[in-house]
This record gives sequence, structure tokens and C-alpha cells, in this order.
Amino acid sequence: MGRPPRINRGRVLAEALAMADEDGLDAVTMSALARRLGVTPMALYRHVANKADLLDGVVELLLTEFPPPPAGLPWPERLGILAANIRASAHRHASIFPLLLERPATTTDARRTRRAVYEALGEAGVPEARIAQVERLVSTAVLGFAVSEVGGRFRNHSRRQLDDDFDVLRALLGDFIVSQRADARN
Amino acid sequence: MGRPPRINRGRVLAEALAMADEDGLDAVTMSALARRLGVTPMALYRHVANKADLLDGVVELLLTEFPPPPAGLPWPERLGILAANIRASAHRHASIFPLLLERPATTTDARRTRRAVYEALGEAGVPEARIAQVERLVSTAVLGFAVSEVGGRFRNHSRRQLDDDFDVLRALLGDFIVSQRADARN
DNA sequence: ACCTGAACACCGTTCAAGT
DNA sequence: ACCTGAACACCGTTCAAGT
Repeated sequence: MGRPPRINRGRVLAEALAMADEDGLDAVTMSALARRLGVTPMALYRHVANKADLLDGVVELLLTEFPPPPAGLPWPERLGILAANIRASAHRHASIFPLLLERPATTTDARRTRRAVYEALGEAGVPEARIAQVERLVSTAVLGFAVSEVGGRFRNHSRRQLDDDFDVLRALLGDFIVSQRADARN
Repeated sequence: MGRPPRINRGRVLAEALAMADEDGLDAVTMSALARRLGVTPMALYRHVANKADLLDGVVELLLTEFPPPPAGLPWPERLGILAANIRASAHRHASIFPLLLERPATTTDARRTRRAVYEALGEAGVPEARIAQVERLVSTAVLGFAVSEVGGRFRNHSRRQLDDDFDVLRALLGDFIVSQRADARN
């Protein structure tokens, strides 16, 4: 009965994310993580159900780091900044970020980000009934670019080139959003 | 000296792809693959350098299955069919396809597909100097969508919905390409 | 309640040996 | 040249035991 916990789920997840950032996803083993926390591997199982649950938690933690887009700016700037923040988060967490493509964004933080996009699209004049689809396509394009970048597909391209690609991507998504306005002619 | 090979690299890769398709990426272990080929695990090392090399080969094999876009059609149809073929390939090889985001498309087959896109963009009127970037963005959008789909991010969406999303995606990419024509006004 | 020690089945990979 | 047998360090996970 009652002895002071030496570790907790929060620390376990934070340390796992740090390990992944420093040495890659493969370096995150139960034993290496335990060693880093000064504990035996089996101690982790009181705080995570298994390794899949550990990675779920780490992805969730990553999502809490998406800063909310700054309020009070016009929608194109808000979405542009949000996209840039998401890309920056990909660069900070290159080995974990690709896991975002493997699970629906159902956590509280993921919902908050999506709601921010919904609001921007509403302001842009996209009709209610089309907002969810437009959000999916826009988010998928941004995530797909960011994952390609940190995953290694653009390994042979310069940072300069990729920055420019990303600017063009944001512009094209802006044009797409405008084309989906209720009063768009066609 | 000379004894008849019981397996070869081609069979190893084909069987590994089949295993991944049937039971997922994690089911592709050196021993399970060897068992399937009727050989000991160590025999594989004469045909692949190690497991990473095995997966590289499997991705390469997947790329050979992208059918070349049918010649003789106008560029929008050609690109639309190519995109649909790539998406279909993702569905056939759901566990291997996401690995495409981890490596530059430098194999012969990947180059062939890219060249086909270049030609279509040329026909569309995109100036030489902009073709490579437009191709990167268009391919990234299609890959990002397909990987999200087979990776599980759209797990909560119906096939109907995703088919519709994909149609809208193709249309938006078509509009983007047209907006990049030399004679586009702006 | 929280952590440990011992154990299990499995993983990728090496090396020397067989034909 | 091609495959095998034995071995190694490591992996995730379980169970019973300690405090």
C-alpha cells in the first residue's frame, strides 16, 4: 500500500517523445525508456498498457504542442500561420509526426485545431455543408507535405526549395478555399 | 561451387509484399518470410543485405505496379486516371504504401511515372521552369491523401465520402495546374 | 500502490560449417 | 554458390514476489 510513485504517465510520455526526437523512433524501446527514467522496464506497464498505447500517448502529447492560431487576424493569415506552425512541429518531432497519418484526430487538442480551421473556413465564406470536406482536403495536403519532408521523401531537395514549395502550397490552398465560397461563380 | 538456387531476390521481394498485404507490415519478419519460402532465415541474407534492404526492394517492387497512364488522352484525363491508379495501388498494398513517403522516388519506375506527369504538365501549358515544383506539389497531395486513407487517419469516414473527397482533390489539382499556365492572368 | 527479478517467445544478424 | 545450425544481443510482455 501507498508508496510514492517515482514516475507517472506524463513523464513517461514526455521522455519517450524526447528520445524519439533525439535518436529516432527505433531508439524508443521499453528498456531504453526505462533506463532513462531510472526504473526497470516492467515498471512502465503500470503507466502504459503496452508499447502501442505508449506511442498513442506520445502522438497525443505532440498534438498539445500545436499552438492555437492567433485570433484577430483575417482568415488567410490565420490559416497560413497555423500551417506553418504545424510544419514546424513536424520538424521538431520528425520521427513521431508521421504517426499522425495512422490515426483519426479525435483527441481534445486535435479537435480544437480542427475547430479553428472550421471557423476560418466559415469566415472565408465556405458554406456549412462543405466545411468538413474542405478542412479534410486542406489538412491532408499540409500533413502530406510535412510528413514527406520529415519522412525523407524530399531528402534531395534544399531547404530553400522546400520553403518555396510550402509557400506555393499555402497559396494554392487559399485559392481552393476561395473557390468553395457560396458566391463563387461556377 | 554451383548448386541450383532455391530462391532468388525477386521471389523474396514478391513473397514479402504478399505477406505484408495479407497480414500487415509487422508480420513480415525474416523468419516468417523464410518459412514461407521453405528456407531458413539465414538463407535470405544471400539475397538481401538486411531487413532495411528487403523493405527498400519491396517498395521498389510496388512502384513497378503503377500502370503507366494511358497515352492518347487529353492531359486532365491522363492525370486523373494516373491519380486513381496510384490510389488503387495504395489500397492493394495498404501496409507498404506509406513507406513511399520515406524515400525519394529515384528508381527507374518512379522516374517513368514522374516523367509521365511532366509531359502532361507540359501539355497543360505549365512553363518548363515551373514543372518540377508543380509535379512535387500535385504528387504530394495525391500521396498524402492515399497514405492517410490506408494509414488509418480516415478510419471514421465512409468509402463513399472518401471517393467524393478524392474527386474534389483531383479537380482542385486540375485547377491549380491551369492556374500555373504561362498565359494565366495574374 | 508501485516497483523488481526472473523468465518466455521472438527478433535481426554473425559466423563457421556443410554440400 | 547456396543453404544450414548454432549462437548472440536484444525485443516486448507475463507473472509472482517484495515493500
